[in-house]
Amino acid sequence: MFEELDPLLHSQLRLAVMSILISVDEADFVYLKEQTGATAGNLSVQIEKLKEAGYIGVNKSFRGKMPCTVCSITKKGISAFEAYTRALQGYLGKKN
Amino acid sequence: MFEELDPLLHSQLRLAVMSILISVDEADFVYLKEQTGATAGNLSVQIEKLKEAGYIGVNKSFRGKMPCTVCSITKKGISAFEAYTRALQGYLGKKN
DNA sequence: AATATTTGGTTTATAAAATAAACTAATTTA
DNA sequence: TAAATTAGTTTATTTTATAAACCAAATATT
Repeated sequence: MFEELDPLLHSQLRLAVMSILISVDEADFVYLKEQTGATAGNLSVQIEKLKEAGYIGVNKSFRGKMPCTVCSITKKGISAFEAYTRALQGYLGKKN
Repeated sequence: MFEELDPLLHSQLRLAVMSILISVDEADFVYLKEQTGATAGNLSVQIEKLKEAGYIGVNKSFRGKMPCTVCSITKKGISAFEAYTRALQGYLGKKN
């Protein structure tokens, strides 16, 4: 009845990041930080976890001379996100 | 854009408990344990937290001679649950 | 009748998470 | 040239979730 909620996605910040990345081709670190309101340290850690899970790809390069981290969601990430939202319905849809 | 998700509800087990209690007049400990698949210890702790937050009422009595803990959602709990589900939409509904 | 098991929990300990604080290294700006 | 900003990472701290250990009463077993 209550499906297991993927703990990697059941986290406010990681979910916000995935939510952005699913609607956009790619997004850089600064943009993600602005949109989520997270601190850089927290964001850095959570991006790393999503990357480790294979849910996002991370490309670190330089824009001019400043470092630039660009993230994009993977197929695996899309599936996971969709599964998560489906599973969540089981927790929210009781009332009707 | 990304509303804060009430940390008391953004927890798999507590959310499951609230999900049950919002659809039912009351539920006892054993029923909640069966439905959620939680261990007694975990459930006990999370019920206590929901009670402390004023999201549920907890009535401890005896059925015959065995202890019996009955839980029911409060108005505050209903509001919080509804606010939480609304906030979550902001995280899920991006794709379209 | 004594012992083991089950029921309905609570308390305590542990492992995992989220988060912020401190730091780095390069770059502007004053 | 010193101070502040940018774009991060690493490390430390606080919270959390969760399970393990425990307790008291009831029921079943030998």
